[in-house]
Amino acid sequence: MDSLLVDLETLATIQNYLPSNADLADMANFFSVFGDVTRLKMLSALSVDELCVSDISTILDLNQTTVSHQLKLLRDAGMVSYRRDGKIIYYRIINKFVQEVMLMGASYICEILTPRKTG
Amino acid sequence: MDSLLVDLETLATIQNYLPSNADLADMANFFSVFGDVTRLKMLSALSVDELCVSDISTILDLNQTTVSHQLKLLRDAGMVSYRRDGKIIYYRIINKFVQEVMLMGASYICEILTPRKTG
DNA sequence: TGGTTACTTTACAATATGCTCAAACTTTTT
DNA sequence: AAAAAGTTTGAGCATATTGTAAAGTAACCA
Repeated sequence: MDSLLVDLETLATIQNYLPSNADLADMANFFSVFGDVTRLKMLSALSVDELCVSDISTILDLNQTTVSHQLKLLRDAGMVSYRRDGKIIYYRIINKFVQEVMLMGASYICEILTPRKTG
Repeated sequence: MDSLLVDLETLATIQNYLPSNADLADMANFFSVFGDVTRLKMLSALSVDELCVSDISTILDLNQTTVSHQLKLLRDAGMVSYRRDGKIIYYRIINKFVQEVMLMGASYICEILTPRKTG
């Protein structure tokens, strides 16, 4: 099976158009954050209000260390920030894209997935 | 460690605000599509023009069965469509969100990730 | 000062999921 | 009938998620 692109220039053009592997890896990492139900839940909850770790743990019914682990991931991805108030650490969303991305996910469900499911 | 939300009503409000598990799973699935470098590359290439399987295989230097597998995934997610022309099957993007999502990923890199990396 | 609380971090195991490729199969062409 | 373009299935490998356990940090309280 050979390549069917008659025009080798087109092939070069397309390859040239592709983002760098580093950028692609960064993008993949960004979207992977939203590719997990637990993290989507956490971001949804944090969209309502800033929350402390134990609150998130309670609301999502998850082990506290699990929440801590995922919060670190969200921090590293630049999605959330935190402030300490005594013993308690409050997390909040700082990435302006989060809301936008989540809304796009919702639109996808409504406009593409649901019509496909209901026929 | 108890929950620190004094207001139990707030807890209920937040839990009530969370999308259903089904919707969260659908959203996670949607974003997972963009959470892989190979698929991002494929979508980038298909953003330029419709392509057949062997073209994608050549352009991305990937095993043809791997491309087929990922194309099935993109099909199931409603991202791409195809048309057969003899032995050759041409794929193209049909989801209007793809371009938008990719651009958002690029914006994230430029506006959040790069500033964090360069200090 | 000492103990408790809230949370982080590290290490590790268990489970699950995902990516890639090879081999077998389908469809179409010649 | 044979070859070419893709699909599908199954297996191997890697990675991710979750939780347990343990040690560590930071702040509060008595």
